[in-house]
This record gives sequence, C-alpha cells and structure tokens, in this order.
Amino acid sequence: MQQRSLSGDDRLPVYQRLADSLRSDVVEGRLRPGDRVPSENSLARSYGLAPGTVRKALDVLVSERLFERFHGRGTFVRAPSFDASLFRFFRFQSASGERTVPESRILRRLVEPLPGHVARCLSVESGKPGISMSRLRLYQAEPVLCEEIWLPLHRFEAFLALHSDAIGDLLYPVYDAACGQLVARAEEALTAEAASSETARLLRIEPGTPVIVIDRIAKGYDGTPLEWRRTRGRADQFTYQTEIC
Amino acid sequence: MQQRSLSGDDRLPVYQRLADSLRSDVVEGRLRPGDRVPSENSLARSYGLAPGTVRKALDVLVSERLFERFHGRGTFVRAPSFDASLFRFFRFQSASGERTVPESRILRRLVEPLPGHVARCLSVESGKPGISMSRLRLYQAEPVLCEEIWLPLHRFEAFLALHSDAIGDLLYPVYDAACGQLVARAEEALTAEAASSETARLLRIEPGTPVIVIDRIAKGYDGTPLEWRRTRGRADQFTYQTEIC
DNA sequence: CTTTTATAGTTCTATATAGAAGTATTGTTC
DNA sequence: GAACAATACTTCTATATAGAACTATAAAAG
Repeated sequence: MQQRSLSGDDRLPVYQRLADSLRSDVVEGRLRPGDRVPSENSLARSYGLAPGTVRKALDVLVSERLFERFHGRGTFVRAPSFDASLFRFFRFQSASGERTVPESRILRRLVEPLPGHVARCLSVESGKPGISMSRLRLYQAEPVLCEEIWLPLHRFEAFLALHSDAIGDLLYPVYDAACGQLVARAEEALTAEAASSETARLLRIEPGTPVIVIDRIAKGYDGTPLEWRRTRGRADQFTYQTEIC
Repeated sequence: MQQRSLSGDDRLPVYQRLADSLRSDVVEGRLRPGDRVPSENSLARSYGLAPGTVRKALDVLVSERLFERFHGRGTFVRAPSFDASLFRFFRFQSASGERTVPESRILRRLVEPLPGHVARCLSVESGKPGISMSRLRLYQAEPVLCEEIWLPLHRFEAFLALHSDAIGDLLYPVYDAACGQLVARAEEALTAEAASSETARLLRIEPGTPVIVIDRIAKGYDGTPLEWRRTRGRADQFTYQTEIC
C-alpha cells in the first residue's frame, strides 16, 4: 500500500479533500456501486491521516448517500435505487399488497431527431439524433403507466442493436450492461394535467381525466444527463407523501 | 453551572442520550425556536463529557434539522419554515419573480363536529367539536389556492375569540401566540383530482379541470397532531421538483 | 459433518488535547 | 463619533489513543 496524497485546493479542510478524492474515485469508475471501500484504518495509513479525519470524510459521503456503512462489515459504494421512487407513490392496489416491479412493454423504439426541449435537458444540440421509445407499464395485466423516453444516440448506439426480448422490465441495468452508462441519480418534476386522447387510450381511462406527469432527467455520476423520460399515470391512484419542517 | 446527568436507557451510547436529553428540552418547551443552545464547551462541562462527544450529539440534532449551527456564533433551535414548501411548488407567475406570502382571506370560521376522517388524523374521537375554516389565498388579487382547515376545539378555543383582522396571512404564528400551540413539522400527501364545481368557482376555473390536492397534518414538537388542512390549487401552475438517488 | 471457539478484521464510541477560523464585544486611538 | 485593535467567546479541524461492538473466517472440538 503506497503513500497517497491529496490533490485539490489546499485551502479546503483535509477531510473535504479526502471526500472529494473518494468521490472522484466513483465518478471516474475506479469504484463502482457495490464495491467495498478501503477500511478506515487502511485509508488513514495510505493517506497518512488520523483515523478520525478519515471517518469524517466518510461521514460526508455517507450523508450524500454515495457510500453506505455496515458496522463490522465495511463501507461500500451504494447502488442507487429508483423504482422505489415511482412505485412507492403509485399504489397499484394488489389485494395482497406485495410490491413487485411492473411488467414493461416497449411499444416503439426508433431513431429520430431530438426535440428541442429534450435536447436542452440532455445538453446536446437540438436536432441531433436520439432514440425515442414508448413504453407501457402494466401491473397484473392492467396498464398503469405510459412513458416517453429519449436517449442521445451517440451514447446509446449499442442499445439499438439489442433484441426486444433482451430488454427486461428495468432499463437502467441494460444501459449499464450494453452501453456502459451508469445512472447515478435523477431529477424529477411532478405535475398534473388532463389526459389527452392518446394517453387516455393507453391507460384505458376517459379523456380529460386528471393524470400525474413526472418528468425525469437521469444523470451519471459525473452529472452528464443520460436519459429524458416522461411518465404518466392515473391521478386517482397516486399519492406522494413527504414530511416537511 | 451545576452538574447534570443523563437519564434514559444506559445501554444507548452517551451521545444518543445527550441528544435525547436536548431534544426533550425542545419538546417540553425549555428551549424554544430561536433560542441559543448552550455552547459545546459548557455542555461538556455541565454533563461531564468530552467535547467531541457533545459535538456528536449536536451533529445528530443538526441533521434532524432541529438545531442549526453557525460558525463562531453559536448553536440555535431552528424555527421550522412551512410556506416555502407550498409556494416553492406553485409558481404564481409574477413578472418580477419575487416571492411574497400570498394574501389570505378567511371565508368561514365556525364550530362543527369533526368529520370522521379528520378526527382520525387529529387523534381525537369522531364527533368531538372542532373549528372549521375555509380560506382563500390570493396572489396579486388572483385566487390561487383554496383551503379547508380543521382544528380540535379543546386546544384552540382562544382562536375562536380572535377578531378576523387580528389574523394575518400566516396561521401558525397565531396558533402560537393565541393558543400556545407550536407547530414543529407536518406530513403532507399530494395527489390530483378533477375540480368540483365548488372548487372551480373559488379558483375561477372550469369544473373538471385538474387540481392539485395537498393534505397536511401539522404536528407539535411532541408529535401531537394540531391541524388538518386540505389545500387545492390549479394543476397547471404546479410543479414539485425533487432529486432521487 | 456440525457445532463451537478463537481470531482478525471492520465500524463505532469515547476520551483528551491543541489550535485554526469565525463572530461579537470591548477598549483604544485618532 | 469613527476607525481600528485587542479580547473573549463560539464552532470547526485535526491528531492520537483505547477499547467496545459487530461480522466473517478459520481453527478446533464434538
């Protein structure tokens, strides 16, 4: 274990610089989700720091939800979890109450120029080619959500080549495996609107009925936007709960 | 400064027990929002603990957003802020873009038996008397939100006696001043529905238009539910933004 | 093979200490 | 009075150390 030193602005506290260093280990792929982070003592040795300082750096990353710690086992890079976010809020009343990932059915997948508002969100020039998808999500054979998804083609060419039945119910693992694109976090914006005829047909509801609309921009560890997604679902099956203070 | 000792389950870590002790100082009113918390050193002295242990206890309470610290100034009991929560999400397009508290107009205030679902949320028996209010909130003379509010009468009798013009645009300061009821946090549940004729009339929209519905239960520092509130606003002026990971 | 025991690793708690960095007040100088 | 300097107080950073608590693996015992 060789001696390592901290780069970056040396006016910053040491624990911050160590946190930055470890964070960039994740951003640049030297540490991947699920990987074990070196132990506090070994980090202290290899950086020549006091254990307390190392621990404080890890505190930062744990509170960012980038790492997670387990008493006696170690510290690990946390794997982000997204679908909880959607399916905690849409309550698809299963009599039993168990939570399963809904079935996904891709209705359409083709290459088209990215529309302006999507291109802006993805930080690419408007008109550049993108992959456009329509997806329907079903719960116990009932359609519950419909989605429009856009990907920038230059990052996801390998995705086009995939057979439809090679794509499971979750997309992000496929993005990783086929295109090397890791989704780290996402920004969501929630609103409501009256169902268009198209949406109403897909969700089998009356046009004009309120639907919840969730726009999501998924980003990599380095912050580059990877996917734009708009999800619609029946408002009467939706509640978002939160605590404020 | 006399020696103090920690009560509670002595199998818990010392810093947790100190955090519990300070938290109950807030719950039981010995420390109020805005108050200064004794300094880390003086807490260490008075409890006979190492400064690092005290600091760790304060870390807990800061991360709970109960306290806030200022480098060089001190540690204080944080005053909760609620209206940000609503008005960050309803964007009432003011050309200028400044954020002001909307005007409030109480349309109705009377004593009625609490309906079942409200009584349950307020942890009182169904049928017990409550204060029922309708309130309209206006932004630049435009009605933007309408609210139904219920209070348990036995805690808010003094509120009935108030003249209408003694009630400002914000209710929680009045609850505190008139009834000694401090709101510490709230649980909110958000959904959408089609506007009823009543709601449509108040908000000056077409019946059937999607509206956002926010149910809120406001609670005191000790967790007792104090107020039930249902707020409705035009969905087309609403977005809720969040980051997930 | 199963169970128990030892051991080595991990995070977690707690102490003690020293000084840096930031803020508010008080006193001094002009 | 205004500007500056000294001060006392605050939180913040960093070090060093010791042992508790927990987990996984390896060794020993049955």
